[in-house]
Amino acid sequence: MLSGFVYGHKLVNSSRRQITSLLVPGDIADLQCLYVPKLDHNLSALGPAVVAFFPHAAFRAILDQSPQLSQAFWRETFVETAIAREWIANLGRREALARMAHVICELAVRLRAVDRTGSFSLFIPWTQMDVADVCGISGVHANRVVQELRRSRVLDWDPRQIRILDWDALTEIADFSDDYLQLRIAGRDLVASEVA
Amino acid sequence: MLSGFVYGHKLVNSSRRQITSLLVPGDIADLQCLYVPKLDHNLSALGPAVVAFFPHAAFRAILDQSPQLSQAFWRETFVETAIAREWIANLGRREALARMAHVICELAVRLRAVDRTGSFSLFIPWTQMDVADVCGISGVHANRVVQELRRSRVLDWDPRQIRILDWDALTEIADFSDDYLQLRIAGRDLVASEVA
DNA sequence: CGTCTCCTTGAGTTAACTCAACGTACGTGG
DNA sequence: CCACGTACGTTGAGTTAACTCAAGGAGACG
Repeated sequence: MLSGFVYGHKLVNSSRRQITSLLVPGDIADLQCLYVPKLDHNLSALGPAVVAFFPHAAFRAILDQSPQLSQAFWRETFVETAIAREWIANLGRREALARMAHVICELAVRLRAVDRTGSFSLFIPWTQMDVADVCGISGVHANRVVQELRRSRVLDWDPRQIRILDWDALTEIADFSDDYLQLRIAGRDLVASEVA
Repeated sequence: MLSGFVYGHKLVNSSRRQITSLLVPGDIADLQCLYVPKLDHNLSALGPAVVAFFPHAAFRAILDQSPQLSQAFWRETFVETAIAREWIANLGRREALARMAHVICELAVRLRAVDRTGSFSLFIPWTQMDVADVCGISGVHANRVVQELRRSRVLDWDPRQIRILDWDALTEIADFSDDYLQLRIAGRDLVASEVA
């Protein structure tokens, strides 16, 4: 992923959509297709996105010859799994408001880790229906939750731009901790300076 | 994992538990700890379990020298992630009855793939509270769902033993397909014969 | 015999859902 | 330029799935 946003999703009962992952610039989409034959989810872009493709054969050849590279990509898979686990906890044990707040927190931190801007604004070309399918709630309810977040002055939510007004309150609502994102590498902390 | 059951779980709001993964014999627990410093979830056993431990240094050395082995274990991680994705869809877009049925289906298929017995009985030393924390529902509601499954003659659920009486009905309720488990390797189908 | 854990049941409450309608912005073709 | 369709956001009203609280029953065990 070079720019833009991609999401993974599944259809349940051949009608209800659940978004299972969000990819931000810097992420690697669908590594598993190198070694696992069957696709188990669909990938789509949220608005315009720039994506680089790698030929599988060449990629496999490189990985076979470099344990270091394999390890690096394997690590990428571990982070993906850790995020999935957090989403499971999010969907299973938080109510809608906390759930949505948690998604925003995660995206903010992941984007800050890439941008290094320290900004509290997110430009994501998603609709409230997309957000609903991330959070496992209905579109109507997603709208009400967005309004609740606006009303409590935690954030602004113009159609496509989210401006976080009160990071502490947001993480409080979301019960958010960025531990699972594994952003601290080799003793250095990739995000603390921006978040602080 | 040699025998028994282990589950991964997270605490949300430092009180509510969500189980994020179930490990059956043959699975490999916590591969990520080889390369990722921070633990993001807890592992506990459901009743007695026999687990083999590997020294990290030796393991890493082996993986560095064998791309084939690395690949095999990496593949294990992919399956783990695919299962996590399915759980996300399960928690986000199915109601409690379907959710629990889906968990049963998954466990049945995974255990059949290991046992090769083709049996429709599962002996799992979990309480209804554990099941509730897998499904993201309350203990009381889990009990009512279990009773509903019993009443509709889809399965028997003695405290620790589940006997599936009507596999087709169960998969129908659960909207279950085993595709995501990636059990078909190199053209051979590991489970179809048992399921059929 | 008491205690503990687990299962079960009832009653009242709440979060989230569905259905339906309406406003607004945007693009497109007449 | 205007009429129209479409996609998205918003709101209200009624419904339902799931929750919490509370209590009681069954079995295991020291």
